[in-house]
Amino acid sequence: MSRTTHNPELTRRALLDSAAGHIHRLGFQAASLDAILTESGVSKGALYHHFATKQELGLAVVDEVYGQPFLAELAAQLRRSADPLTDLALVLRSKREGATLCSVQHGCPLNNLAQELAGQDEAFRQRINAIMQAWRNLLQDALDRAAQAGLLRSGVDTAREALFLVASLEGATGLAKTTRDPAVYTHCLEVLEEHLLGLRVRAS
Amino acid sequence: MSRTTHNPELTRRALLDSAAGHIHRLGFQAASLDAILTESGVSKGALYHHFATKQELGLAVVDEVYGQPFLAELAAQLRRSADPLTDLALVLRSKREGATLCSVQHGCPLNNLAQELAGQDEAFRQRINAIMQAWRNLLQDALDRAAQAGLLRSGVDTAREALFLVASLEGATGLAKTTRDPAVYTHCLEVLEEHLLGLRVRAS
DNA sequence: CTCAAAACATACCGGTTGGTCGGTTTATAG
DNA sequence: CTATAAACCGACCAACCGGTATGTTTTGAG
Repeated sequence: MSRTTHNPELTRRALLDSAAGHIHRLGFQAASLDAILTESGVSKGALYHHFATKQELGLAVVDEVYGQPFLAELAAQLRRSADPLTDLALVLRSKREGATLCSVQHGCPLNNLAQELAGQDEAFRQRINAIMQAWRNLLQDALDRAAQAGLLRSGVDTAREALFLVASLEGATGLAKTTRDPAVYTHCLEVLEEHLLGLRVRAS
Repeated sequence: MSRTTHNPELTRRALLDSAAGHIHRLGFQAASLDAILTESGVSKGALYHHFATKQELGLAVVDEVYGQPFLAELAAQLRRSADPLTDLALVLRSKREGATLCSVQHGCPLNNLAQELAGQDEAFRQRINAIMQAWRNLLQDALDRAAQAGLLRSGVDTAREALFLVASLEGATGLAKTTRDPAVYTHCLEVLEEHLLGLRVRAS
């Protein structure tokens, strides 16, 4: 499998994609560079031409493979509409229905890395934290728009609710991974959806 | 630091305690046996006299250091009382107030291991899952007692709520670890407490 | 006291890891 | 064409890992 494309962008992509898969399945520390190189058909020399260390490769995976695509998709789903609260509920529903066996088995890649490395590697922690911060901000923006449209009960703290949403979502994926049971994920998201819709002004 | 106590229970304890600390800080795979042995002052021969493999040591840590004490304490906090819902809220409050800097930085040891190993090591997954199952059962029992006492709104699914509680708690510790911010943990638990008390029958 | 088994000590091993280094190939500017 | 730097190659390395083999000390039953 000689690939020697001399196309640096392609080589970089192959490395990122292969590394993303290994890291998702095994975690960062257990992911072997040799295994990544074998799978992607890239040589060790090429790897260290593109990335100075394993850590740099991992950080690039976090940003470019895990973070940005995820945030872009979420932002698209929450494009300003007349009813942001329903948009949020739909996001939960799509997550629920899109739960693959693989995603249940291996969990959320960002959450995995956060749990593995947040206590040990400050660079990783900061990158992951920045992505989760952006995530929270997207959710809070939607909640704020709902509040401004008069859709929320009074006294709802949108920042805390956004925080709680992220935490509970990560917790749900984690618990589903532990139980290996997609229904666990589904049930958690259902309760979360009910909680979310409970923020709506009471019809009376 | 020659310890050679020839007291097998003491040696075993020293190993479990030291291993628990290293695993909590670094994760199971990154925890080095040599480091554990140096810290505890136990020799490699003694280690492999008590445990056949590193995995067996880890499983014993999960059961005896992480799992059983935690479940015993929770069971004590939820001893059958007249108002189980308030008991649950008090558990959340004590967790909130007992959040140490270390626990925020390194997270819940069970959750850490679950995220690290659930996808790779079936033995670990089953042990951790059993503990979390017991955890859920304790919570659901309390909710069921509350329901039987007529304290809950109709239509509350106690099993799902118990599941949601565990997931959200783990998610909150995970997010606090990522942000390195105890306030994040506090805020999540506050919202969770409100959610819990929202299950109570409406006064009217 | 005897002696077998439990408890422990330590030198050692093969395998894997992230990372290095000298050399080669290819693209491209001049 | 030539020259230069980017892109890539792959053998090699020291460090570390979990685990083993062999031998020694202690305990406690008979």
